[in-house]
Amino acid sequence: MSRPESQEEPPLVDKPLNATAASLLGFLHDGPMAGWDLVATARHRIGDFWSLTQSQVYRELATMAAAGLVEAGARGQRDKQPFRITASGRAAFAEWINREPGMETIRFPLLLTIHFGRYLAPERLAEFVATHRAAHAARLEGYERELADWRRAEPAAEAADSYRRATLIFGIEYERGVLAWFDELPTFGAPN
Amino acid sequence: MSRPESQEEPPLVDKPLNATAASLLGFLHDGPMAGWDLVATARHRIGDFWSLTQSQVYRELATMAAAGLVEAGARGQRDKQPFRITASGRAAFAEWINREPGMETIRFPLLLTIHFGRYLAPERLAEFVATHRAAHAARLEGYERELADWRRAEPAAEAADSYRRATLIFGIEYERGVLAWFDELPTFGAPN
DNA sequence: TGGTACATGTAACATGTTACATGATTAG
DNA sequence: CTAATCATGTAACATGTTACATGTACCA
Repeated sequence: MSRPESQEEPPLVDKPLNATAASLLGFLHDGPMAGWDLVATARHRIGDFWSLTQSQVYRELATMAAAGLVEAGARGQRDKQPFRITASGRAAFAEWINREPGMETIRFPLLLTIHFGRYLAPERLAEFVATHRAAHAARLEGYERELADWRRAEPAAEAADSYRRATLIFGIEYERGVLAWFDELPTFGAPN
Repeated sequence: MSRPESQEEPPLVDKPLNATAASLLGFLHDGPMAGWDLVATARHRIGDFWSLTQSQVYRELATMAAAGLVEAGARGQRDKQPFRITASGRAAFAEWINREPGMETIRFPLLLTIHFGRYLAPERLAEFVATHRAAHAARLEGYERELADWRRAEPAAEAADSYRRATLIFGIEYERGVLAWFDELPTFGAPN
């Protein structure tokens, strides 16, 4: 039984977008942008629940340009190179956003430290916990301020962009949950 | 104090452990275990806030064995190969757990989908939201049942292992926060 | 005797991180 | 003029994912 041998390279089979690339395409719906600006935009708009690095952005842009999902425009000031989304870029994005999103992944080093807390001096653990609690309290404050500012500055826009608002409120509820947890924590290593 | 056995590899520049490797060492404090069992243990004990794959575990074990942090024992049933933590493994673990843990990273695909929700049919988005809400409700239930079971079965152990309990309660508070958020979500795409 | 769970491992690739190299432009 | 910031990009490596290949033991 001979199997037909395909000696041809699979020619850039349109394998599904990853979420990072898809997000860049999402931002490019609003008009051409350069890598630098995409980094800033992404950090600001989705950075709280989808981290990315500058390096990744340039890599994804290069890959997407090779796949024809974006097109580079003429370089401008400071060699800035704008990318424009193409028709097939829009199609790929549409395909991506229609797919069921996967479950979130959380990687929480402090919880590992606590899990193995019996191997750590209680005071040191308490120190870590205090630092992290403060960081989370600060984040919550930041989110709440953002929401308040938004309401004050653009009472119309707030109702309008319910999508963005929803992600901000996620941040708020998340941080509240985390703080509730901090406040329930026992004093580790203490007799009880 | 006796020094560890002489024939050690010249240490491949002890660069700090990653959290996954450190966790494996953490589990090995309780006695030798094989890769298979480490996967199961890790999934069960830290899997909710620190994901890892079977493949990674074998890779980390091989790396750590080469670095002298663990030692393979004789193969047993079904070729099972137990690993034992060495003195320098304990030292590396101790060094790791004394380092300030980094902030958590969250990658939440559903939030991306919502952020770009204006490019998606409202019914489809509603579908995604409903699916995810159900998954989170189920998780919360699971955690709460776990806590209850634990209390019922081992009322002493529950107070004793405050470390493990703390991570379970994190899961509960997290899921409560997420559910609170789901319940605040507007109906996207609806006139308001 | 065959299917299933156990157990180890590799290959290939995708994604993420850190560090650096290079140049353009602006501000003081 | 000089430092800071803007902007692009690469190199090297670390980590994470998926798929597969191999073999062992149990149990129906």
